[in-house]
Amino acid sequence: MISDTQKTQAESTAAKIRTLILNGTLQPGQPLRQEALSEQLSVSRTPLRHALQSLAEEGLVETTGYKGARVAELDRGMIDDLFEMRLLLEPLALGSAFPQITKLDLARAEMALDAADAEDEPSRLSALNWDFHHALYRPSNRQTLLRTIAQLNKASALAEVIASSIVARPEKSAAEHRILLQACRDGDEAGAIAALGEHLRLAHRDIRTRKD
Amino acid sequence: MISDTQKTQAESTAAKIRTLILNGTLQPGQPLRQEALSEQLSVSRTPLRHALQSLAEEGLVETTGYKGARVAELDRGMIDDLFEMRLLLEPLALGSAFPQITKLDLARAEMALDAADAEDEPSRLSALNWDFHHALYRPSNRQTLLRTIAQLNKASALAEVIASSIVARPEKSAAEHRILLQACRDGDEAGAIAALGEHLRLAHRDIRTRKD
DNA sequence: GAAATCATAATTGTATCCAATATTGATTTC
DNA sequence: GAAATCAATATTGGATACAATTATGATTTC
Repeated sequence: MISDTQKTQAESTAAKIRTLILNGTLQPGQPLRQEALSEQLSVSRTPLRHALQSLAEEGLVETTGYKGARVAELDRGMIDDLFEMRLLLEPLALGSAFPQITKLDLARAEMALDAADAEDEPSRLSALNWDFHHALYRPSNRQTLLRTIAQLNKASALAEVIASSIVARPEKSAAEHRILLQACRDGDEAGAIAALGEHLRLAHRDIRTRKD
Repeated sequence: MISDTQKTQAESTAAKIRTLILNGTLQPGQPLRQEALSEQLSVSRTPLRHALQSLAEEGLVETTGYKGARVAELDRGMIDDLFEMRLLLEPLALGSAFPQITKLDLARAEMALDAADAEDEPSRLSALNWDFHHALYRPSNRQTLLRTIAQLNKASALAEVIASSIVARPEKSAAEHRILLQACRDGDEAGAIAALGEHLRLAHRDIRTRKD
């Protein structure tokens, strides 16, 4: 095998469970019984447990010793925290990346946006959303910063999915993304950072509104 | 049992390994063979694997599928990222907490400082260091923010431990902590936040200098 | 009838065994 | 002699069996 990180069953089942959560098949607060899930996903309990641990440290699942795991319930405070942190960290990443963004990066970002326009499965939309942001941050080459930002994005993915059920929210999000992308194309760093901040603030506001 | 989170072997072995890493028994880059470690810590490989996964998502261990885990090597970029993030997030936490900090919180913080003065085992010093910071941030009641800050602190713990071998660094750190604590006592929010920022900047500079 | 107690079942965590992958070292081939 | 090939070993990931813990429900006690 050539790849330097062989994909393991634990990882792929984590991905599957993430999809089930984001698509609403597994609802917030719902208990995740290991035997039932392992049967449903046709894996043993061993990789399943590793998957649950991953999701727990991702924030999508809450687990307590000997009592089991359940889908995380996101409250107002969690959403506020996630978006306030993203609002501090993501502009930093974009700024660091900006001088090194290539046409290829921009192409990748645009590809994600185009795909997102045609997609409506929540989990895939969520992945494409991250692809877009990631394409713009990655040229910063700041791995540790990106790791934290990735975590925050995964954790807020559930909130964003719920938000996407808000009327016209996906369209607004797409428009904000296009503005950000155009600013990057124009070499307008300040404009890009401002657009990113605006995008995060608007998303936060809509999600917060929805949850009262 | 009354406690709502029964401690599991995976967690306690994770703590043990963390100590071994922070105390330098396990050096950065060193491979962590499961069988050897499980034998040394007298647990089976099952909880050991969970512990390694935890440490990996904490950032103290790097793991690659089927190839095994090794103690993380921290490069310059990682340290810069960790401290820049902390410099953005921790003042936010302190500011949110400030109006709600009680005398009890201050007492807890001081207790950690006093204990740290008499301690010289790296892993315990690291824990006390976190206790101090955590005591001041916790009244914010912003769990998600605190979780991320905790992660960043755990990840930079290794760097700080190495830094503590710098001559006079622990004394400087203690002094900076005292200034911060005093500002909190005086109800001087701006001063406290400034002191915290200064503390993080100085720690970052010393660590960076040490690593060239 | 409500609370406490205890046995039973359901569920998670751990140990052990097996399979899949990677690493090593000898052998071959040019 | 160096690179490629392949067998043998070491090491990790996964499946199953067992132990520890928690949840459930009947029984008792007041």
